[in-house]
Amino acid sequence: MASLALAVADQALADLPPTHPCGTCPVRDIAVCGALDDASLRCFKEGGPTVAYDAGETVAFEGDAATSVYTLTAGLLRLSRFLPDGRRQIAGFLFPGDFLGLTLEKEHAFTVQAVVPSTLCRFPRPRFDSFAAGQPALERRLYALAAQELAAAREQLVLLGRKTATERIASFLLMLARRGRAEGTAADDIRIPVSRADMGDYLGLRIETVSRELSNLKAARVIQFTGRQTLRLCDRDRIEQLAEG
Amino acid sequence: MASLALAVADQALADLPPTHPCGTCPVRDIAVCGALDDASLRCFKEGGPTVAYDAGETVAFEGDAATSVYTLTAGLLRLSRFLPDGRRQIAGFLFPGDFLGLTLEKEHAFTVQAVVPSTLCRFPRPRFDSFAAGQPALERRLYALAAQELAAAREQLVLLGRKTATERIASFLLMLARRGRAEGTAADDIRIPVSRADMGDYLGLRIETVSRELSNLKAARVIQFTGRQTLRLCDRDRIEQLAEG
DNA sequence: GCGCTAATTTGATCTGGATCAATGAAGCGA
DNA sequence: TCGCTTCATTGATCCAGATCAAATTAGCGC
Repeated sequence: MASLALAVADQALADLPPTHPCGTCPVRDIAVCGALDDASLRCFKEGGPTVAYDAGETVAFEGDAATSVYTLTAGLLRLSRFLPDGRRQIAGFLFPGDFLGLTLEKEHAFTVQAVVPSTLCRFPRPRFDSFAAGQPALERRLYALAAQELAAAREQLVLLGRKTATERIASFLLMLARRGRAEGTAADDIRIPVSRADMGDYLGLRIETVSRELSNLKAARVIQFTGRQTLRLCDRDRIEQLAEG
Repeated sequence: MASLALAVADQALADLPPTHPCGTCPVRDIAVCGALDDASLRCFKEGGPTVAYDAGETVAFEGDAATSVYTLTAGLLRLSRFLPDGRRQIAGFLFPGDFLGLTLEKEHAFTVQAVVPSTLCRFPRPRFDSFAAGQPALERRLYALAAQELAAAREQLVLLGRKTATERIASFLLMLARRGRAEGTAADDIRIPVSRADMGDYLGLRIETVSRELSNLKAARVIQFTGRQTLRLCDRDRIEQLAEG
């Protein structure tokens, strides 16, 4: 399906006049917009401005009215929830091409923040909804995305509910490896795009535990650091074994 | 939105001939099928048999080909994942009216089992998909369901990743109270429809911890048991406070 | 390169919930 | 009604991961 969408999108991209706002969009082929043909896209995009956030800035607070939806065109976002005493759980990360707004609720259920400098393509929600209502392909794509996110969230439930610290770290590294591979990085070279604190709050662990577990994997020669945020999986089999207990 | 759907469905229900297989469906108004009018529904339902499972029986195993989708018409299902050493995480429960098959993947990601005797309305997936492709209202409903399930799963991520045992139990009781209220039970009377073991595997706790926490709440006069599976919330404010830390 | 600040790692200790082990209470078929 | 089995509760102990407390190491502006 991905390759089909890609082919269609490439075609559309080629047809766009250079002044079309989506003509140079880096995620044109993988975002929801990929479901639209040239003419529809032009109509869709009209009036949808691009917005930018620095690392750490907040795109939306939990409880804010969800007046817009977005496609992330560059950078990295995190969805987090804070408990009254400061505990934080990160429910997920959004990568370029991901869609922000897979909900029908009126308010944001999570705080959305930029992990690194990020740019988003914004659409006012009412406009988006009425436009989508006339575009079955877009609606289907939204459903597909929601189903995919649901599957990912349920995987994470297993991790948070039943896996040990070692298993969580191993699972996370494999997830990154999978994502990296999809983007064409060398198979076992991984970039951890977030801080240890974010990693901990995503995996339900404290920062010290994350650090210790990574050190353990290094000592066991299962991974090898090539930088603070980059590492190599030396023993893929072992990691896969560790991830499932 | 719910009340609108209800009104539409009631109308459709009244119009159905008594022999229509959906004419007496107890969840006609709340299930995905509610998105369809009488004629579409007749076409949709044709050939979709009803299947029944006893308590404990498995509807589908993790890894099985997902050849059908279902609407749960009566009973209660659980979605669970098993780790190699027997640890289990329950990712969610399905109540009557819920849809089983919110995924585009070829295989079931979770094992689906009946918690109590249950009946489901089955549709072969290829047939369902091609039918849905011509029914925008149905597709929209599927998206709405997926978005709703996604929100619920993310709430559960917060619970599993960052809440204490007490907070998990309190949150769970409130969830049941909310569901009960939606179904018209007295506001603070709750029925826990699952065993302590299921409760534990849903909340990421051991069965002993579940039992102890319930005993603590009872000792603190926050809840009051009216049966092994039924209880009353004596102090709603306190419980809400406990649920969030 | 220097000095500052923030991020990470490592060490020591503590504790919430797991585990191990009975005991008590329901349901249920004969 | 009696066993028998399953489920739930309660008690004693243990341990994985949290917490508290320094060291190290990176960045980064000047």
